[in-house]
Amino acid sequence: MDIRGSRGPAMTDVARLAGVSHQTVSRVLNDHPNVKEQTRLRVRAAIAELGYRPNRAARTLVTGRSQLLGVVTLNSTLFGPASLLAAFEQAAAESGFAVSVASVVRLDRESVAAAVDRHLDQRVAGLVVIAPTASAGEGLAALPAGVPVVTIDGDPNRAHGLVTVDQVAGARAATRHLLDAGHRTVWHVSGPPDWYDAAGRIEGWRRTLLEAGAEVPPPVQADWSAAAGYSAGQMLARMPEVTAVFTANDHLALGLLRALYERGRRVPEDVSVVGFDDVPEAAFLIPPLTTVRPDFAAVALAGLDLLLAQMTDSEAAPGRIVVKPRLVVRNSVRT
Amino acid sequence: MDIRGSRGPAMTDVARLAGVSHQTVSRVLNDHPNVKEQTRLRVRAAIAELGYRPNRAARTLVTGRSQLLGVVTLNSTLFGPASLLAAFEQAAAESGFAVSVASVVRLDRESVAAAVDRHLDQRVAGLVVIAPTASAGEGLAALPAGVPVVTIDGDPNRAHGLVTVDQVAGARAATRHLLDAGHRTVWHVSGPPDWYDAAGRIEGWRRTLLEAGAEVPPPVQADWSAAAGYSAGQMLARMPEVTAVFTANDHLALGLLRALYERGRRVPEDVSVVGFDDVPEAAFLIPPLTTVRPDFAAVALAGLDLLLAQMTDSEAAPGRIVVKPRLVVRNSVRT
DNA sequence: TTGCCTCATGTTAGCGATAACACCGCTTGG
DNA sequence: CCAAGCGGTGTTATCGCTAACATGAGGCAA
Repeated sequence: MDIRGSRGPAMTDVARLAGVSHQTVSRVLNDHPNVKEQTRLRVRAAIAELGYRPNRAARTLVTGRSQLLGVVTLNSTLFGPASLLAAFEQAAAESGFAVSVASVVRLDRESVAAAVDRHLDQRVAGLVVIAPTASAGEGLAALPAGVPVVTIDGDPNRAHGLVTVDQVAGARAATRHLLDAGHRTVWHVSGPPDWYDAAGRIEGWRRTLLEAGAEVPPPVQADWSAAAGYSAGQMLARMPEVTAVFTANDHLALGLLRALYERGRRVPEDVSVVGFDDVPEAAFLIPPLTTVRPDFAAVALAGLDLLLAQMTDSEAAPGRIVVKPRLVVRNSVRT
Repeated sequence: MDIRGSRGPAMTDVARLAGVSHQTVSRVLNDHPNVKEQTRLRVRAAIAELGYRPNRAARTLVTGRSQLLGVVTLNSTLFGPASLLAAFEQAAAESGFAVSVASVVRLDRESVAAAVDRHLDQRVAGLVVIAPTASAGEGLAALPAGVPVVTIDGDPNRAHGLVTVDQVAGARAATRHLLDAGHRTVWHVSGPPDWYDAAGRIEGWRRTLLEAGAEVPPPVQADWSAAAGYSAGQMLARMPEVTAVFTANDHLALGLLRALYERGRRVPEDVSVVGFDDVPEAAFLIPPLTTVRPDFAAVALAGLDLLLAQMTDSEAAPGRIVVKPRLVVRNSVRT
């Protein structure tokens, strides 16, 4: 069955079987117009009979471009990055691209640069970097010109090649919602300060308070974990003046909820809470969590579009897309 | 060094600059022994000066094998698969392999076969399939011989090329723990019945009850979601005879906890609950969840080892590794 | 000296595809 | 009636690398 050793059939084998030249096989494979219908059929039959599959390496070698897209992301099960990766892979597959992942344990410049390098070695056709901190963004500095790149969740001030969630708008909606519920002010448990997401959420929260003439309490700095939310909650629960808290993500909210519960502060009767992300569990916390939902699928899709645009037309100034999140109202805010 | 268009330096460019033949450059790159130290240095210098990076496509073409490992997984943010993917990517990168991901929306035979095909097109050097159902496993049936494959979380009865968590042992530990706490029997909220994980957990639970001479209540069938856990909980909360529940994962437990809370059944005073997975949030539920922790990193590492063993020595019968999970005791079981 | 083996290196021939061009037989238009 | 155009196909040259063999300079034993 094997034609040449263990290497599987090549184009010439198909050509021989179909009684044409290998070039004609190539034309059929690439949907070239000038091929007689009958020939096309014969070639297709031969391909099927041999179970032939084109060798991507050979094609990449001669064309200089692969059908591989590289993703650099944080190696974690954090909901945001994981959702983004899943959604992007899905979208890329539908467009006929394979996705190679190079993840990074820390978001420092060297790690990101190394991950990017691994992708360049593979001759990826384009690169998506999920780079939520400034240090991660710096890893892109040494990138050779001409490589299509899209940054997801990167520096919101970047002019091009960026897709991001409008963190500020999301935080505003959350804060606004709490103020509208009658709270005098809103406390904030923030994410790691070097993350753009965290910074944007702080900014949206602060600006909304300022505009409403409300007092701006100091943000409680945390990371993205439930553990940090719990610690923050232990402190906030002791302060009777705290009646509304906006946490930078849902897992922080989860930890916070537990701390409030332990101290006997009821949610939403005594304290209102709003999260961010809308993880699938948010609707089943005690109480169901009002939160802000970013559309990760939309972000991933936009990222792919931007990347493909750069790849087909390298002149095109890559755009900048900001996806607005929306508030999902449940029962963790008093009405 | 453009990825497309202007093609960057090739081996011959390095050779010219170093005043040697391209073959010598190749030797240096592949750490061939017979190269004079001085020459090696000259070549290295030339490589650095030009910023040369070898073209993987060319190498793959001539050697017939890439440095790419393919992973087939469920496209989701489910904790298990996501953790496994992250851990595997990490391990592979440390061994110098790139990882390409082909995810699948449904675990049916066709989808999995298609994902596998996409990887074969890329000439991956090996394949890891995170195939938690029988239907997914069937997608591997048509795999050409000679492709190294490892299945993670697949059919536990497979003799080789399998790495899995000992679901039965985990479930036994959970059930045992509940019985030891004095419960007459233990109810079970199960995962999707076509998942091996779910089946194993049911079996471990059932066998432990039988061995203890306890009554075996009908398992409440669910999926992996908090929503399903909530539904199950609404039913179980109404049944006063239910005092201990083992859920197939932590998200189910989360939903269950909420349902119990709403019905005024206290945990652990009235009802004890044990989950599975030990998601990072488990310690911060109300109350902190006693659960079973599988070591995903160990599973991923073992999978990689098995794969590399197959790749270097195709004769070696690929092994079979079962990783034992451990019980993490918190406060959701009455003492 | 001859012969042969050992380094260190060069030369040549592919790997399997695409690109560019050549070619052949038919229409067409002037 | 002949040049030009076009559709359909084949031929040849690459892409950048590794494998296999070739070469040539020394070293050393007989």
